Amino acid sequence: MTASPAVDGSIVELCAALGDETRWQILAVLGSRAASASELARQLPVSRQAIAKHLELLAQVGLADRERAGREVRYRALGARLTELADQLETIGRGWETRLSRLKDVAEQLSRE
Amino acid sequence: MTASPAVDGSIVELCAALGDETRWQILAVLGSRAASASELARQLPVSRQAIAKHLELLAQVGLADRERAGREVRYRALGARLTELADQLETIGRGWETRLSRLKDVAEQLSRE
DNA sequence: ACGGCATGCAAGCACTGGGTTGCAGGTCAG
DNA sequence: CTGACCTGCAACCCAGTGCTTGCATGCCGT
Repeated sequence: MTASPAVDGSIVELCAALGDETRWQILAVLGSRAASASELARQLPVSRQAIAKHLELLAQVGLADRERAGREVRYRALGARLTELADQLETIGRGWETRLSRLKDVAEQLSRE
Repeated sequence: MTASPAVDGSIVELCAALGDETRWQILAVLGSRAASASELARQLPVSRQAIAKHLELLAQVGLADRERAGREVRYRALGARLTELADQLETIGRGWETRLSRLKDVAEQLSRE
């Protein structure tokens, strides 16, 4: 059991990484096929360097992984990391709901007596 | 082909909202009990106004809801919105995995023949 | 009515982060 | 070797935003 890290710092970082439009565009591409920074730069409306920074960040938080192929570096989106995050968020969300419903129960009890 | 909303703009906003440490601290409190901005300001190391802005944002993206109680406004964390997001992320994550594994299958097929 | 506490509205400030351009260094094909 | 292409590093710009302080306003209890 997760002791109760409640809000592991990595969740924040991960969410922050996913809180950018451009990065989602990149991930949308990397989700269907691996691609290099230059390759992505051709399809997206931002410079290669900007994309390189995004890829660096995505790799750091585990949403993508790099792989050298000679002179180029290809990236792929990692679904595992995303589903992992999804699990954590769902757990937390359910936690909020149960606690609140419990409060509601208490309120009902009080008003019933 | 974009039939799948894939990346609904709200996902980005939601993730961006969750990409801030302070907002998680706020949500951590609101997940267990409703509280007002002033109340939160006493427990957290930031000013009331800063918290008020965060609450405003959280309410906008649906992660919290406001409720007037006379002179004060109390907020609660909404788990529903979070689990909803979790579902979407999991779906997307699985999508990436299946596509990539399919590519791997193709690669195996090719190398086998 | 009045003092205290809560919210709301600004104005302002410093920092972060997404973006760009420019240049140097590798690597592959001809 | 040479040219074309890709990557990596660095400096820089600029808008967004997280926080603050200050003041005006509004509700509650005594």
